[in-house]
Amino acid sequence: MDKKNESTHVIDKMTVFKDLTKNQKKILKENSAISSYKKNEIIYKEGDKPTGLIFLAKGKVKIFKEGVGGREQIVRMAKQNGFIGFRALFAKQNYLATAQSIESSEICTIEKRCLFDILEENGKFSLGIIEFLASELGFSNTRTVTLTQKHIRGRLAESLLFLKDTYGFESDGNTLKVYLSREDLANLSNMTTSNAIRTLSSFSNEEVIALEGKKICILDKAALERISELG
Amino acid sequence: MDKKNESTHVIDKMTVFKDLTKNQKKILKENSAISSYKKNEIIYKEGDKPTGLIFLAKGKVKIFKEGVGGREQIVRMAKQNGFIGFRALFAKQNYLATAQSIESSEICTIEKRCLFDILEENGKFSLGIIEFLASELGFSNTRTVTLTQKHIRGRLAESLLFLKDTYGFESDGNTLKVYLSREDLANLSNMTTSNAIRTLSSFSNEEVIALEGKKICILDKAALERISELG
DNA sequence: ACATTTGTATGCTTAAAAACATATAAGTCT
DNA sequence: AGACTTATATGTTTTTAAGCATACAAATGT
Repeated sequence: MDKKNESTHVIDKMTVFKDLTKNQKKILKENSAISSYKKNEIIYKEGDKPTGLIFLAKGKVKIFKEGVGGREQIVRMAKQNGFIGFRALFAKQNYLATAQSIESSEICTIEKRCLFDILEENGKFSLGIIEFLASELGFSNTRTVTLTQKHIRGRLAESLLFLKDTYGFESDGNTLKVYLSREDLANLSNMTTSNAIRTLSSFSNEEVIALEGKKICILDKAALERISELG
Repeated sequence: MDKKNESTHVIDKMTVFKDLTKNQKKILKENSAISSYKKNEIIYKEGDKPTGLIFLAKGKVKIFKEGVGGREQIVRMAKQNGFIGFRALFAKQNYLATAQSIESSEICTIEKRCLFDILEENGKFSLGIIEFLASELGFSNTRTVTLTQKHIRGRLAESLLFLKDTYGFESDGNTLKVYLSREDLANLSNMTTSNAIRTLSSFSNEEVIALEGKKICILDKAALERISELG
């Protein structure tokens, strides 16, 4: 029930909420709660029941599923001002994946019941959610194909480009603004940690990227795109 | 603009449309067109622009994406009374996949504009679509993990169980009510045709299934589930 | 009815990636 | 600071599945 200065509330800044009336926004704000997570904390777990729509006010979060033998597959990466946990909520199911912060994060949870009430009464808002879900589904289908069909180099190159598109660069213009462990990078790209490390090294030797600890600089974007395309 | 006897129209029989008013249903019916496809005909292609929501009144359809080197990956299988082409329509994008009938089929296309109008004015209907899309997204995410992590036998076993869940059995109680080529079965399960044939033979030797041309009988469902689970 | 194409089946070879084994570097914790 | 854990790096072996070749059966066209 956090009710800070209204004009700076996160709900006022988001384009998804643009079709809401003043009153509807007010209701959402009154029924939302803010909480903080340190790096590597679990926000929700596979099997949990959603309590509301979670809005990532600050930080970065990975969403992953446990697969064969506990092997993780990252299915989504959330960034500041993005949603997490919406799928289970809208499908009226329990979570099918786990959300974990990869850096210190702040989330805002909008209470379920009042969100659904507003969805039902505001058609434009619902249509926005429909469009968003359909886009996510397209992304997921495309990803299924690339993760199953591309070879290791192609998958890793694609992941690096994906991270660039999602989080962008630091102010130097070529360092990825996200710091993943080699293991997370592997879990994103459907490969073992060894192969992620090895393939990163290759890219580094080929001067397509530069490595410095967890920092990854993209030196030759065109080359990465070529590698991603060719399987 | 097909307008047959209203009480038997497909829109009256579908549960997704249950929250529509009489008048809304009437509008949809007046703005829908029916067409027929023979086996193996393309209904829409990757890149095409959606003209409406397509409803499969009769038949079976596969939806696939072209991957690396033209290799197909089937991302969905539609059955009688299911929708196809909804994703691109709702995302306001062009199709990301191709839909092709696998037996003679009849489709009913609901004109785009009037569907969106009704979605905007009927909140309950929109919520139904939201729930449907979110479920599909869960299915897609789960499938990504199994297709990338399970081994060939596990993937094929899962596909056979999926086909059983989707299309059910013939009246004998164990013959799958869908007849796919070995190639389609491979494209559904992310493997080469050779490996699909080989693995089907193994299952047949192990008396988990029985084969007779394109007919597949599931003899030991528990065994298939075990194979699907163990990777 | 015949030729031609397409689909199914199986064996063999090769390539890709996982699994395993260490080694070293970097963090974390008293 | 030193012990201990975790992350990164790289070499070697083994497994898995793709690729290729060939044979045969079934469907299709003329």
